[in-house]
Amino acid sequence: MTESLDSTREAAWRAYIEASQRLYTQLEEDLRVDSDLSFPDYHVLVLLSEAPGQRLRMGELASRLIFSPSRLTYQVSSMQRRGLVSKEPCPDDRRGSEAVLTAAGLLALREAAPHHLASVRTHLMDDLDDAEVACLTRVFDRLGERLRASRVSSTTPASR
Amino acid sequence: MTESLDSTREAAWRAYIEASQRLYTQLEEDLRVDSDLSFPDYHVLVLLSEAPGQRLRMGELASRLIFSPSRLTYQVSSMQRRGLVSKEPCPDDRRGSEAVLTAAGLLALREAAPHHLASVRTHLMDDLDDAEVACLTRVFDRLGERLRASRVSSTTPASR
DNA sequence: CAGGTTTTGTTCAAAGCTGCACGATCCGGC
DNA sequence: GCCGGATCGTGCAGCTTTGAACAAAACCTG
Repeated sequence: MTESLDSTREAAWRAYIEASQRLYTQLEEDLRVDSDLSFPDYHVLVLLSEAPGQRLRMGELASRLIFSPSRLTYQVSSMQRRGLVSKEPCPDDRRGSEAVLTAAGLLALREAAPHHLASVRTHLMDDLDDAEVACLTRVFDRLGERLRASRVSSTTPASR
Repeated sequence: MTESLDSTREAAWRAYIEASQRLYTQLEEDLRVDSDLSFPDYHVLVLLSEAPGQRLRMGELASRLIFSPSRLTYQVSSMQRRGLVSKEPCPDDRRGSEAVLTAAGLLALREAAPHHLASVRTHLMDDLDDAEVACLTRVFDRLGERLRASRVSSTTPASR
């Protein structure tokens, strides 16, 4: 039976899936310990802080976060309750609304970022040499690009 | 401000976090489409199928899955309802119980595995050359090992 | 510009998950 | 043996996530 995946690739797959799970868990725990933010919270803050006007349309934000629309609605309302973001109607499309970073949100991000980045360094990056970093970048850039493309084309029934 | 993470490492981190998120989403969707199993379901089946007697103590299973105890309880009951596993009291420790793979569970795994592995291949592995596979294995093996160690030592207050 | 179609975001119910408190058992010293 | 503390798994309340259904606005086409 062609069960795919030769043994070296299977080993790679297993190592990857376990370690990435653990890494995610660890980073989220670190984040929560020293910032009262969840990983999604943090990610939203980063994206908004980098956006022009520190605001993004819900849809745009959702697709960058890889969140379902309903999940984003929930996420943003939750952050809104805590004062990290606010929501404003979109001027040029009355259906839409945009999430806007508040001063408190920016502050929370500024406080959290150093700890979070340190956490990424100590758990992951410090242990990698430059060649490994380059390899990861190459591999995951390609992967991301490919997955982004395949999802779009499956949503858009233009291909058939 | 020493915000850690030089720019090449930051790029690596961003590529990694986005692509791994997308990959996970895609694999889970594929799995659900052609097997009616979630990723956790599948993982449980794999671990049980490889265990001696196709059974594992709840705690052992939880730690391999990186699940909280209560999550595992929930997960296993759900799979039990669907007939994929059963639960038996542990012979030599009356507190414990073990999850046991059922015939239906094994069958479900046998049916799902080829599709899932194909999915892993097409989305990830087929695009990697041998050097990249070797690099991933090395990196994530080390990472997993390190994280496994750090979690144990933080649980065990022996270090201080 | 009327009609149908698409896009945008929300809502709701059901399922999943977390953290904590708990009952049961086991283990170590006395 | 017996008490105190550790370990094992479950139960529960509350939060998060999903998927489908939906209302509102925009778009498109004749």
